[in-house]
Amino acid sequence: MSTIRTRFAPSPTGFFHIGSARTALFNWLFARHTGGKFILRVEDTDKERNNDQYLQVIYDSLKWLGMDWDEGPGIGGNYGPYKQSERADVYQDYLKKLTATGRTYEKDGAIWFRLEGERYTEYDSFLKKEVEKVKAAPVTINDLIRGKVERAEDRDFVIVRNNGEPVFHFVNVVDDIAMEMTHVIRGEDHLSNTSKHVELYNALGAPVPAFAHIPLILKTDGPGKMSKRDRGALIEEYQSRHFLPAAVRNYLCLLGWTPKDGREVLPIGDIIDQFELSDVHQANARFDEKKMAFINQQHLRALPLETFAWLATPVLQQAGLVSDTTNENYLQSVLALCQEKLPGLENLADISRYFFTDDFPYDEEARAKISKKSDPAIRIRQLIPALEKLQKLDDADIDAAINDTASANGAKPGDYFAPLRFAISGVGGGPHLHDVVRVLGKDRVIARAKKFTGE
RNA sequence: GUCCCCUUCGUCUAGCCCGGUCCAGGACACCUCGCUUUCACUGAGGUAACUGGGGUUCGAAUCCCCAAGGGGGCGCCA
Repeated sequence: MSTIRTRFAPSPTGFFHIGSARTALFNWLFARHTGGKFILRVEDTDKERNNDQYLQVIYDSLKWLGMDWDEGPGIGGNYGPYKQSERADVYQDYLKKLTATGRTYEKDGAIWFRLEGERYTEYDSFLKKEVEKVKAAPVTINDLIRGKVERAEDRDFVIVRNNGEPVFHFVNVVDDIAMEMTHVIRGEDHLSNTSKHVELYNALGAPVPAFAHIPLILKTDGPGKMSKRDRGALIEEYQSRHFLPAAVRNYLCLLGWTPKDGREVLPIGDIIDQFELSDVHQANARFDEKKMAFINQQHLRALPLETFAWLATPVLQQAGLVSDTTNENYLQSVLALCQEKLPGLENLADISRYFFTDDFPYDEEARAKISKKSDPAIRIRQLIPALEKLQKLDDADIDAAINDTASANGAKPGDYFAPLRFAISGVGGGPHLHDVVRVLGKDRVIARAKKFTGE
């Protein structure tokens, strides 16, 4: 059995769309699952958009998402070159082959592919003009996801523009033949065009690869597929928001495919093990940012602390909360507290600010909520003497301080928790209060408590 | 317009191939309650779907047909 060869063939546009990412991902997963090859081929025939910066976006995004290619730019391989802009001679060769079959002709300076079948002229309501049509025999596409799809082309089509540039349908097929692709895995938006491609394979006498048309990713709300303008559509957005690439990749897998073992959050190795093209869904999926964020949080929490710290530290540095002079042990204890409850790294700075500066804001909504029960300033004033007596700062120690103060003032322990948290952190929520007190340290807690009461 | 693809909770989906175990399961989101010793959290619970209509069958989410709805293609874009 010959090796499975799949490819991802993006064109450099300057951004990396989430739909492209998932197409690449499914190709990559299939190759890795089957022990085949994953090839990167750049479709940079559009000269205007062909520059290195745009190419770099593709490479960076693929690498960020952990998709390595076995052949392609920067790697090489036996089927190069891997940029269409460098393959003009290949297209010429194949054009000659095709011309030799008598299936091409020139019209208006362009080269057209001729379908076989009875010809007639008809008004086309889409093109809004009279066009020559052909009663061609339908071709059957054996799609690994959709089964047999039958479709007939009904018009000859251009394969080389009048400026000499070959068009997508032609170069795509030629490259897939020349690079001996066994599986073409791409978005469903290409399904209708596949009949053109099969016509070309047949005319060139080349074996038709297996096709797999994956469902599209639709906008969160509103009609149509995700476009680059939609929120969440671009991979660079997740990079800049400090999403974990493993989480983005994990979520993307869930759009149109479900792991057999029922888990939603799982390591990539397990996904590779379970991935089968035949299990890919047929229906389009709608993008859900909240679910993505959830998956991200799950991955974040599963990280070993050292890894989390390694990722989180630059985020805090960027926010100006941490510098080279920050105490390393202190930073580690703060991060240990934050990790377990952090929604995402993008929230880290906001959530942990009070650990790094005394100049933190007070959340007035939280203040209002706490004040409904009792005046927090009064509670804190009552609590300060007990805080000053703290010794070990362990749970029992802190509980004792609160319990004693409560009974001395005819209140419940619960009356002190929220005020204390608010006084020392300015917010209504966060890590376990005992841990916050312990990490901040007795001196800082007392100083903030006093400041809070206005002393 | 035409051709192709699709159709289970708001969303992602399980189940569908091999009809009965499904008055349809899970997850996200949402809502409620509890922990009245907090919580970005945790625990418990809840609302919520087989697009519609025909057929086949003792029996259909599951098979067939039609309709409707959604998506995509139809370019000398990719």
